[in-house]
Order: sequence, then structure tokens, then C-alpha cells
Amino acid sequence: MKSPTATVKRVAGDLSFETTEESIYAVVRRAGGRLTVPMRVVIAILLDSDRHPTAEDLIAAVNERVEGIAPSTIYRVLSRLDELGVIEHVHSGTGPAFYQLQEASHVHLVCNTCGTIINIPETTFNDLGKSVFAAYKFTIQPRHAALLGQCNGCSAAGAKIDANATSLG
Amino acid sequence: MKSPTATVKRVAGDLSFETTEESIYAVVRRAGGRLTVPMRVVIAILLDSDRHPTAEDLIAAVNERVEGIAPSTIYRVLSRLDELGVIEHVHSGTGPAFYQLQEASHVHLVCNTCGTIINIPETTFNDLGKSVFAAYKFTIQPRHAALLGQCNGCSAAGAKIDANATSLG
DNA sequence: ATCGGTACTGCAACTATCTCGCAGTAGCGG
DNA sequence: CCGCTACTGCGAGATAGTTGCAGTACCGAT
Repeated sequence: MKSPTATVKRVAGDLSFETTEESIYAVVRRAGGRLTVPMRVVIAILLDSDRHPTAEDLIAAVNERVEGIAPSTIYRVLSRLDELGVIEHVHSGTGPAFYQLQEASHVHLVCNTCGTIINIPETTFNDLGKSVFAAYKFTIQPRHAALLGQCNGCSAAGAKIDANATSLG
Repeated sequence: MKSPTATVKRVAGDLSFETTEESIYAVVRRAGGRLTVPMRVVIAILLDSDRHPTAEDLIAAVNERVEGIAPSTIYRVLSRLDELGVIEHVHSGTGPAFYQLQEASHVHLVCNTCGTIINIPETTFNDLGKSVFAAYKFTIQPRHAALLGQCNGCSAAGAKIDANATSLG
């Protein structure tokens, strides 16, 4: 996902290296932010996690490491990191939003039935993005909301229950 | 109290068809459902409306026609119609879900900034659907969640704001 | 025409996911 | 170590539904 020649471009232009706590700290500081305990812990957890934590997951994970941090604080930390372009939130439609480092960003498929999340590269949307822009002058941001549907297992199971399953051309 | 039986001609994309109250009533009855006052009023409103009503819109519209119908009842009516395949709900990511008749169904683009909803035909997703299925055995249901992004006007406006914002990097 | 089973109703309390106002705390430049 | 103010915890509030319950009314059967 990361390579020396294909580093993710960020709002902070001089961050052309691998994401570390230090590199995120630099972004926060440059924006006039402070490296408070909640901020540091949230950053550490996001870097440790290769999953797709929801706010609730993060609240639990933060409180495992440090007690007494308020949920509202974590929402505010996430919101600040989101504004700074360090992370982004993804709306999953059926459940709560989840968060990911922008560097690790991809588009998500979420199964309506079992909730499985599949990562796919954003380039999958290149053609669609072009034709939508050509036709409607609308710039799609496919990372911002998951694409819902049915995973392999669940569509097999669902086919038995619902013989008139929605077909897609 | 209740509008007379109406046949509404609808056009979505290149399809045109007619949905009547009677045809929906038949679906409800066949499933063992009852044509209660809330059910009839919700159906009438959905047929009258060519917008994308949210639950809140529908609650307001129902109570304009008949007083004393509880919000929870409307949610339950919508849920039943959804299960029956008469309507479907669409997650808009940033706001509440909205509803549409399945026969008028299309995919939606929702602007993150101004909330504008643009209808596009589901066929736009044919190629994407095929390649996602080929690669991941995942069947996308693009109608179920709107595709977020920026409309023409807002991306033009946003470009100016972005130019200032990036100066923090 | 009305009877009876049960699908459905209104109400109110509840859940989930955030969001905000406030008064106090603590990070950071000097 | 001082002072400014970004940030904190707390609790209340907002938003978008969901659920349990006791009673109502729809509709097929009589």
C-alpha cells in the first residue's frame, strides 16, 4: 500500500514519508493543535490498528490505555484529525461511521447481512467517476461512504430465501 | 381526509410505468397485511411525491392529512413496505435515510456540502458491479446507499476554501 | 351483520450515535 | 514558571430511529 514512489499526498505538503506518530504530531502542531493525552492515545491506537475502528471501538481502546477520557473528547479528537486530513470517517449506512488513516485509505464494501468490510482500491471507481462527472459535473468521493451489498456467503444464503433477488446488470 | 384514488405516471431514467394504489394494496394484502389508515396514507403520499422524502418528511405529510398518527407507526409502515419490496430506503451518509418507490428506483448522488440529491440510472454501475463481483464475489447494491461527493457548484466554491486551507501545510 | 383472531396502533420509554455549552485544566511559546 | 487559549470532562441535548405494551380495528369466516 505504501511505496517510496507512491506516497500518499497530504494536506501538509512536506509529509512525504511513512506515517509515524511523529509525522502526525507535526501536522497537529503546525495547525496550532496541542498534543494532549487523548490526542496522543488516539493517534497511537489508529497507528496500531489495521482494522476499521468505529468511534465506540476507539472509546473502548482509549479507556483501556488511559482511564477517565470522555467519549465527547474522543469525538472531538477524531473530528480534529479528520479536519487535518490525517484520518477520514466512512459512513457505513447500516451502522456507525468508522475511521481510517488517510494514508491507508481505500473504498469499502460493506455486506448488509453480516457486516463484513472489504477494502478495495479507489482506482476501481476511476471510470465511474469520469462518467458521472461528464454527465452530472458531480465529483464522487467514494471513500466517504461504503458501497453496500451482499458478500459471497450471504448472497448464496439469501438466494435460497429470496428467489427474486435483485439483479444487477 | 384522504385523497381520491389516483394513478400517478412516473418517469425514471428511460423507463416509464404506472403504479397505482391498488397495485400496492394487492401486494400488502397478499402478504397478509392490512390496509389500515396509516398504511393507506403513507402509500398515497409516496405516490403523490416525486421527491425523496425522509421519514421526518413523511411523518409531517401524514399528519397534514390525518391527525394523531404516531411517528413510530409510520416507521413501522415504512419498514413493512420496505420488506415487501414496495419501497426502499436509501442511506444518505450525512443525514437521515430517505425513501422511494422501488419502481421509481435509481441511484443517488448526494452532495456533502449542500445536500443536493441527483438521480442517476443504476446502469451507470454495471461495469463497476461486474468488476467488483469478479474480483471479490461481492454483489453491490448501489441503490442502498447514496454515493457522496461534491456537486458542481460546491466543488467550485470548495476549491477556493481548499486553496487557503492547504497553506497550513 | 357481526364475530373473533391477530395485525396493527398510539404512547412513552429506550437505544444508538453523536454534538454542544460550560467552567476548569494543561500544553506550549516566551 | 507565566499567561494565553486550545483543549478537557461532564452533563444535557440533538437526531434518527426502535421497542414493549395494552388496547384497537381490519378482514375473512360465519
